[in-house]
Amino acid sequence: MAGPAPEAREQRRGGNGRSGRDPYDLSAVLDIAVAAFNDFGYEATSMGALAERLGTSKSAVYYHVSGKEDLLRLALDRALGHLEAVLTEPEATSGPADERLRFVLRGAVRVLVDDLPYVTLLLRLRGNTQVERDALERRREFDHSVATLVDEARTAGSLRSDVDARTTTRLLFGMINSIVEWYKPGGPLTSEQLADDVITVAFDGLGERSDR
Amino acid sequence: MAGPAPEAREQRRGGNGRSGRDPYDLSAVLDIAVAAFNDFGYEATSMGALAERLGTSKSAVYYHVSGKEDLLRLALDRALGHLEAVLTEPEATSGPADERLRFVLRGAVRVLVDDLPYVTLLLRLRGNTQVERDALERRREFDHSVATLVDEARTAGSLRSDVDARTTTRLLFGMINSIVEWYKPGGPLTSEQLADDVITVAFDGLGERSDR
DNA sequence: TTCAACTTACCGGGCGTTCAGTAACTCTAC
DNA sequence: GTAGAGTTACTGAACGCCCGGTAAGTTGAA
Repeated sequence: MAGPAPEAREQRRGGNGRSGRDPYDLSAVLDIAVAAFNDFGYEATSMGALAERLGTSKSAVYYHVSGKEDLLRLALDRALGHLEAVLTEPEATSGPADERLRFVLRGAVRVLVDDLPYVTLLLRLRGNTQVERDALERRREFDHSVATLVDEARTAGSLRSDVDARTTTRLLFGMINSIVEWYKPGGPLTSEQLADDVITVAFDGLGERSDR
Repeated sequence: MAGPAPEAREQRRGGNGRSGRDPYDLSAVLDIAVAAFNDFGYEATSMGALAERLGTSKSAVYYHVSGKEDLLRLALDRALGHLEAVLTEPEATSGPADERLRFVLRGAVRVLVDDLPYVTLLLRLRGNTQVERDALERRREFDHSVATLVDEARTAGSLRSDVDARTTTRLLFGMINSIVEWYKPGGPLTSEQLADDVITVAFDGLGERSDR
């Protein structure tokens, strides 16, 4: 058998002001768990494999979290919390509908990039357990808020109305959410540039235009 | 224990000209397996649960297929085969680049809708096994062919060039692939109308335009 | 000495898979 | 027309493995 692969030992806290040996921090465990869930899928990631990635034993993981589903819940809560926060910012609640929509889309791209693994996990849920179903419900509520913005922008004449509003919203989310499948932080494309591109393509399309 | 739920018994073959009993058709087994894989996720779908959906026993399933992974392989092969077929049609190989691109995008939407569960399964792969990795490789090749078309259309001046070509292609695929997450066949939106909407939004964008 | 942070050893259960046996049916010989 | 051989399509009971989770003992810093 190969020796242990303590990839994450470097992520342990230094002095944490408490007693005991150099301990794991919960957020370090969570980061690595979420990465593993994304690599293999939540169901396909065993607690044993997860412990191996952490360079510890299964039981050590159980010292920090109450179970596998608890890890999932913590991760999803973070992703959803940050997404929902975008909707409560002032730029999302006042001003012309199309400007609010642009702000929220930019905000969604920002959260998606900043919390990439967490949002990735959220977007891949199937709804097998109650934890997953609760998260899916919160996600639906977020989507609904954005759909309302799209509707308002259409009514205000800022968006084309020859394509159904539901279809519009869904294609828009499809485009944005797909980012988790390919965006690599640290590459040549910054998150600001990415947000610009998303807004440009979404509003003006891919076609070459005679005007502007 | 509750009685059997023979949902799929109706899908058995009638007289098959051969000896033996009234059998299951392999494609009926596959249809139900793919539906279950999409509902729960491939890993989370046990052969027992699958057999229950079929109204049979686990071991009966093993009479038809060599294993769980075999079901996955058959399903992915179907989805990929139909997608790849789009690229070999005459309209995809000759004519102006932007028209070929539009044809392929329409074709992709058509396959996606016609083989919805099969393509859904394909798009959710994680690459845990060799079967999955092989399918992902074939999918990457398909994506690459479309990316080449996008490049040609840009060079020909039919597509905007202020957004990076890779980003363009990825956002385009993100939009199209998201269809599997929400499209319900038999609803008010036909697949023809959906393809029209996708082409419209992709090329002209969501914004209201002064021209046309 | 105390207590956080583990480790080793283990449990019940469900998983994918196998296999011997058998029911249901057709085909052929007479 | 029917015996019986042959084929197909299963059934039911396991198998070994690995899963998520736990109990109890150990380590090392304060």
